[in-house]
Amino acid sequence: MPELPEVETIRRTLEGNIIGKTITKIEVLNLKSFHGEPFHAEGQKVLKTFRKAKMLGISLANDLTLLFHLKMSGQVIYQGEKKFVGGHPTTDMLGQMPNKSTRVVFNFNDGSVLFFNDQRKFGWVKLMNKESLNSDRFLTNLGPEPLEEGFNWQLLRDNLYKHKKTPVKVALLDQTVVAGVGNIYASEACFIAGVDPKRLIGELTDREFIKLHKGVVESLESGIKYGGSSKTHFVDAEGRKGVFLDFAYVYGRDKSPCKKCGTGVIKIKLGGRGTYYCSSCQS
DNA sequence: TGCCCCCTGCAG
DNA sequence: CTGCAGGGGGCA
Repeated sequence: MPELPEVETIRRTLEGNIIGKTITKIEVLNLKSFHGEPFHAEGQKVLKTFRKAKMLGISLANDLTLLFHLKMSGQVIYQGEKKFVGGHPTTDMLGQMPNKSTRVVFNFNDGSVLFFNDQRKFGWVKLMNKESLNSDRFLTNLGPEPLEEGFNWQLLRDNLYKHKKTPVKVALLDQTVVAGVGNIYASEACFIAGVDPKRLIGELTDREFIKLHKGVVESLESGIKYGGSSKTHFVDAEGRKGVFLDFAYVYGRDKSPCKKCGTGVIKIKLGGRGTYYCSSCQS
């Protein structure tokens, strides 16, 4: 489900709710959803939260980190004890928790609870120490954070060049090229750049890489601004849906008119994934 | 680089 | 019923 903007939205709505609280008990409802020994995190205070690519991290006082990857259908939902009395938005919108999709439950010392839900069971929570954070191959090979200093068009171009014969939209999904871009924002970035998603990296000009860089940054920033994309599962840590898809140029808009020129948006398959674009605005 | 796979559920 | 879904690992 979540790409960079969705995970960042979760992080922002979660942090203030759990910082300084102590994890009293972790209940693992689905074994494959939690890697590590829960008791190493129990009794530990939450120091901070962070996001890396599409992952959410919760740093604990004993130097361990709870690292979440939500994959396609993961949710991280906080339910505060006080708000629960008299109706909590989470409960109102999502029904009683835990539910059928709840895989891990984190209980805090003040009676509040954090649920890790994941319908498809692709996601995971890993209890990592410093060493494992610095040796995990996926983590150490991630590309640059697109919303941080240092991400410029030349870097994007140079990283994309390892996929010269790959369609640009497919190449953008490689997390070692740029971290955090997923299927929704890859289509959006190509639209903003005016580049046909089928174009091969090797044929793009510098002028197009400049526009592509702009597309990546703008689409992700817009995603955060609108609280993420709630096509099916996504909600923030307090149970609210995001409205980015109402503002998306092409994703999910096949057969609807292009917001810029009115031409019908087209849906094709690239690298096995649904891909949306405007054949008039993108070439 | 291009499948197939990990799962569950929903739309067509 | 088949196909499809915000991801990514493993295999040739």
